[in-house]
Amino acid sequence: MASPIPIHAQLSPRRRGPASGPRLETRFDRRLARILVYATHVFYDKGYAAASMRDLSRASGVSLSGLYYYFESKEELLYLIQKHTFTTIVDRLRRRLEEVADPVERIRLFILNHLEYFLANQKAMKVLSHEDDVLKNGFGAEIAAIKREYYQICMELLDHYKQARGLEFSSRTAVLSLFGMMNWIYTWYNPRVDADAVELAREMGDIFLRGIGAGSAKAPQKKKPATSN
Amino acid sequence: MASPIPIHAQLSPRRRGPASGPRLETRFDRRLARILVYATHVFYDKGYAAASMRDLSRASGVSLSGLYYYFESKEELLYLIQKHTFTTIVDRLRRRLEEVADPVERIRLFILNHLEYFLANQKAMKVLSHEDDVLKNGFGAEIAAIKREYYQICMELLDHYKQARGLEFSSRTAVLSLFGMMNWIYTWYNPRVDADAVELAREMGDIFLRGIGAGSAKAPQKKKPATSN
DNA sequence: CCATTGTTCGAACGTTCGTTCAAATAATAG
DNA sequence: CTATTATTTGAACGAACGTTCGAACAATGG
Repeated sequence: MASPIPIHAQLSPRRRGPASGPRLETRFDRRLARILVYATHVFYDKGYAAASMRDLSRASGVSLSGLYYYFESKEELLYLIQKHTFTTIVDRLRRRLEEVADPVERIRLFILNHLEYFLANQKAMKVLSHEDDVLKNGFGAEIAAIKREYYQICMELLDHYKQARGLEFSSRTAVLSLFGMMNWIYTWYNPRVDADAVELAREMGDIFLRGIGAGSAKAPQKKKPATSN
Repeated sequence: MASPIPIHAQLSPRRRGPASGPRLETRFDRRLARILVYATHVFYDKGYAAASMRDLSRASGVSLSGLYYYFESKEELLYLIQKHTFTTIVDRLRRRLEEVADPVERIRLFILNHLEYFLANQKAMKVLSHEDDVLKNGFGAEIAAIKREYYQICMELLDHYKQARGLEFSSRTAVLSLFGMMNWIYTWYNPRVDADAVELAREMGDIFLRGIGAGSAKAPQKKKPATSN
């Protein structure tokens, strides 16, 4: 229980991760990935804290001690899930944003990308959203950094939009409201009742873009001269 | 019909709750209420599953076994917190809604009531929002019923507004988006940085009402329509 | 004073937790 | 084949968990 925080060094028998090796994806990696899928299901169902390694052992068919051949602790397990999920969604977003220039369309793309991935990987996204601040120290810092990056992208999209339209509103409240709308989905979404990602992205995009689209509200309120944010 | 749901009968030494008695608020009730406050803090910090009765014992200064004089299980503890929090917010809302008739103002009042209570009781509201589906059977059913009631009120407010303005949009998506905006707050709100409840309610009210205010957005938009304001 | 009732507590119960480890098995190379 | 490495496991560890229980303490009324 006392490590100098190299995350997961070569403490395990042999090479870990897709480093230098004969194959790009080793048997080890494939097996680990499979376990991570089961772990995602278990954490989704019971929550990280209430889920036990024995639950995962039962679900995955791997013996309790056998699991520890693939990772060093339950906490690293959560970290691996969150890291993979979050980096995937950010990478996808970056790639798709390269092909769109219009500020409005870029925001709509952000929403669409988020919801598409959210609904296609609902369990992983709940584990990411719900177990937000359970990781500590190194693990927690790394996930927090990705989160900040993702938030920053959205903030920039919004600021460009504001600038292009000469609007004034609190970007922080707007961005966080948007995240709230989108991330809350895991508490209510039912594929039998609710629309798919494209339709949902359109609806939420409408609400959000229209919501921030015009000037300040009808009633005379505080005057905010120039400084935004 | 499952069970008559007596929740917690008179299994405890003597009378429980503010039933018939010499005083309206017994010493027992006051002491229990104090423990519930500590429990709220503990659940807020560590999450329900990860928080232990020993944590609560330490925080409250009551011995581990002494706690069980006031409730029968950890689960009932969470139930008591959630029940009190939820019924209070609904009761307050009902009372305030009686004094407002205008459909728009009623929606704004709903948002304000929610945010005021949310920020004034942030820890309890996180425990309510975050530990959403951990209560089982009788306890879970009772909280779920209040939740449905609260949701229903919001839905009716929105439907009246739709009818009054002749609008068309998915009430379900709209209501759940609004809840998402509001409930997500517990993940980011910082009283040193963010505005107070009144201001926040105005901002979110603007986004939401404007967002649903115009006609349905079926037409693909390239340019912003020339609506003034 | 005693008797009664309401309240608190230390100590322990049985269970489950995350994790370890030496030994056993499967796969691979020489 | 044998030797080496990669993978899997049963059994067990100490710690922590929620909960129980009988004794002790405090308050009150006779």
